[in-house]
Amino acid sequence: MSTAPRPSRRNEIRAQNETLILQAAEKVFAEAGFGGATMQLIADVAGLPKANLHYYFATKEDLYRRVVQNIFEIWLHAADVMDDAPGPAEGIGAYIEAKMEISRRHPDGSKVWASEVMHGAPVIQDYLETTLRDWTTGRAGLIQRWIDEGKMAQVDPEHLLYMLWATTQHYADFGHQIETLNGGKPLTDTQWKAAKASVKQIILRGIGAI
Amino acid sequence: MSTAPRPSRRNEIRAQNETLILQAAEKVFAEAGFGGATMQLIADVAGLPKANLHYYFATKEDLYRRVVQNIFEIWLHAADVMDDAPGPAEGIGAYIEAKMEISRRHPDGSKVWASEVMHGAPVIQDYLETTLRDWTTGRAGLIQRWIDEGKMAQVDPEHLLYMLWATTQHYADFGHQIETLNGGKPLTDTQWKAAKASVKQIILRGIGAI
DNA sequence: GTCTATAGGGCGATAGAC
DNA sequence: GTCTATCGCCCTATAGAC
Repeated sequence: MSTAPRPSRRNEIRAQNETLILQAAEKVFAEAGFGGATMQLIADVAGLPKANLHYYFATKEDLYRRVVQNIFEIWLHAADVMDDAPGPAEGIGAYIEAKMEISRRHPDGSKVWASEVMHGAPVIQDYLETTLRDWTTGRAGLIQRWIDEGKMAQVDPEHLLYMLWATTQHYADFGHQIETLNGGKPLTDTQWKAAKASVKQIILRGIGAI
Repeated sequence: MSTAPRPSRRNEIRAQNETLILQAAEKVFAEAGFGGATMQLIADVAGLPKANLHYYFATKEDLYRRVVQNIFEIWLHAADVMDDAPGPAEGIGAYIEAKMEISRRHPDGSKVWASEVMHGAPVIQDYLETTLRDWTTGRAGLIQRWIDEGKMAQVDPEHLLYMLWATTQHYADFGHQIETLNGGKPLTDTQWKAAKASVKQIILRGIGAI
């Protein structure tokens, strides 16, 4: 019986520290951008010595890539609610609801993604060309079927998707601006409810789904 | 008669070089973010020695602030078209048209603004609290009057403004993503026309203005 | 697996000749 | 007003003791 950690224990430590570092990194990358973020600050937020970060993630870019992938995965699965819906009112309504909730719960991830795309997607370009393109084609097809079935007005499915992304992510990416215009205070539960209702009302009405 | 430049000539040189530097800076800040941008790269893009930048703009932050102010001014004036309109169909339609055109013509400025706000507006917070807040209150009031006059559906004016900003600026800030989904090619004239039409159709219908 | 110390490189900013 | 050379700082990344 060795006193050294068995592999499973070692893996637990690794998983725990990785999660801790990833959470700190998401926050720091969101607040300072890739170039403005420093490994020292991420280490401080995570409560670890800087050298430990390089033990778990070889380079700053590796760490950054993992943060970007995380939010991407979350968004991809948010669209599952559309697939089983009987029509656009339920499907797109639920998708808006899900995306708004993610903007509320993961604003930092959304900001890191926005920053990455704005700078030309130097790190996740391959995801845009494969996973995101397939995802978009599939969901545009679903919307087109709803149009063909007369369940909503004739709109361009891709531009509708852009509008859904833009409007929902705005509450995360421009959350600071919204907070400032709200008297410097974050939106309350009631205000978030009103925001979701406004977005759903205008878009669902705009596409003739209600 | 001195051979040295007279004050007016000197001012011309200053104005020319400032414009040259500001254009280069907008491009570099948009592509790399504030932290990722370097004075050396901005100088290279402008075709000037790095030291000259510091002659015209004392610090990197001074230069950055001017770039952010530029796009802000452009956006503020884009809303003039709303004020003289007889109703929401014309007013908000024209505002969407103007904002979409700015996204097309000044995508870099839009990205720099987005980045600044995402990082908590460290440099232009005072503008958000004064100029933007007043602007927003005024336009929300105009929209509320249209609602009271029965010219459009009852929607929350502020959330409508957020949707207008989000949707139009998305075509600049996420232009790279849109281009990738468009087969790696920028939107053509025809595609931009379709984008504008889609946005106007869904929003104007969504607020009951058409 | 953890941490201190430091190497090595690039940055913003400036001095000073022209 | 322009430009070269350089200073001083802070960054990422790593070596090596524990």
